[in-house]
Amino acid sequence: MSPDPSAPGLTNANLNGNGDTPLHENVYQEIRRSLIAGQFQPGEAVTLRGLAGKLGTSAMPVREALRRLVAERALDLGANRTARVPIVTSAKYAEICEVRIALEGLAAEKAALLIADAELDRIDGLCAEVSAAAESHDAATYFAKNQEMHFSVYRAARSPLLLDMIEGIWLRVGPTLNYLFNDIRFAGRAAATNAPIVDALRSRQGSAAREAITHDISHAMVWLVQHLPQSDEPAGSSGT
Amino acid sequence: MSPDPSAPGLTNANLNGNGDTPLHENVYQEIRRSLIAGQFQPGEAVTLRGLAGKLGTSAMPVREALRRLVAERALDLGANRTARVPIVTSAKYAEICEVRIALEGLAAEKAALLIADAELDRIDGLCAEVSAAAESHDAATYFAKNQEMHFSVYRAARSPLLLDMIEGIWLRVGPTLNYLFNDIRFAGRAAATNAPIVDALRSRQGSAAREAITHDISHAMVWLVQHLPQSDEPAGSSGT
DNA sequence: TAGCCTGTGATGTGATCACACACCAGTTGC
DNA sequence: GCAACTGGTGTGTGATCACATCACAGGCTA
Repeated sequence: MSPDPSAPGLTNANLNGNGDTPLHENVYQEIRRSLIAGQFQPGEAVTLRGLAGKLGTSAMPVREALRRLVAERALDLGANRTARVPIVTSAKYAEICEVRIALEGLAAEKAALLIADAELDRIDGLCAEVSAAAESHDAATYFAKNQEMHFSVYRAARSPLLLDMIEGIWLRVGPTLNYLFNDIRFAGRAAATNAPIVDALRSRQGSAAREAITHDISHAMVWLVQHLPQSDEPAGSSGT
Repeated sequence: MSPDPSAPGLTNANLNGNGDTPLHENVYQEIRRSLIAGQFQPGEAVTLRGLAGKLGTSAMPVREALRRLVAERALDLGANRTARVPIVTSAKYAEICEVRIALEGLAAEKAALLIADAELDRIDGLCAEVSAAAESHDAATYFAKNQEMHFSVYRAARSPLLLDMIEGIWLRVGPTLNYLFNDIRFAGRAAATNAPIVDALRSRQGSAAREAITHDISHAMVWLVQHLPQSDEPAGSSGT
């Protein structure tokens, strides 16, 4: 059932004891990484002492990391104040896509006017990697490279605030989407929508870039909402 | 120098000991309220033990509240990891307004299609209160009522995510703007841009509502950027 | 056998303590 | 007189403990 048993799963191995960065910062990064990597099941409870035990720290750094993740809506706070991995329903994802189109469309439009040729070349290379991963049905690489490609575009918009907000959105949907990609058969046909984005950027047409991003998001959405739950009850309610 | 000495200033009076809500939640709300009310000077350091002393609690709930506020970017984390009230420069505010136009424009457009008559009437009343506050140069009331009016519109968009993100943006600029309003002479001529918003909503024209919001934000911006600092050095660098 | 009741474990919460580091002023040395 | 050192103070950080609450299992009683 675990999506990818070979993935490194939340141990203190990644908590390199750099003396300069606080422990709770490393704990935060580690949980966030595991979250995006889809190593938590949506709806799963994330407990203080449970994580502290796995990470080999006391509860204190975990408390601060969880508080931060809850504030960023990367985790939900249940009724009994236990943090849970949020369940993104199809309705919520449609709502998210509306906001994504507004923010990422703006970023793409700005990027088209500000992007440098070196950045365009790098994005071209990433597009090729995304396509290759899709061909070979490598879900993890596809997800990672597709994200990297998109954020290379958004970084070119030269707006830290905008980038920050887009990251916040991706962090919310990341756990569910990546878990989904690891769980179901990967279709691997979504890479075709990336080419128009690069074309629009290269020709410095802002409105075309916005439309290409809009189409990319919408196209992925209609496929994804079919595989997302309709209600936010924890999965597996039918059995056991 | 303090913007409004008569305002209630961060004591444990507002920390009502409701047994059901955790203390750190009340602490968070109290700090956030003080922040939006402009009771902290932009650039001011916000220390753990300092707040704990004022609030009459231990450092622990304050730690969690500050961590949450930092995660929401309502506070900045300095180099020595001391939380500071962020300084919104004119450049940053222009960047923020771009995002605000994208998000609040979308919200207004959705609201125009979904808003109920009762909500429109309520917004009409709030508009009148905003105008009255502007006439009487009551900066605090103007700020509060104007915010309430805008969020009544955004709530009508029926999108919790969108509302959440807009709140996040207002929380970032709130401290600086409200402090500014308390500090400088209040112009009181910004209320005229509210009427077109209501007109567009009442006639259910989404694109007109978006344009009205865009104009409202842009109009306020050109006036505000003149009074915002250009660099993010702490104020008072000229003398004592 | 059904219903209640209690014990137990796990959970979040808050306080307190010890520690390392940064900053600042006062002092001492040149 | 000026610079470097040195002490104290304040800062965030992390661990540990005590406590209230909740869920659930197990047994007891009617």
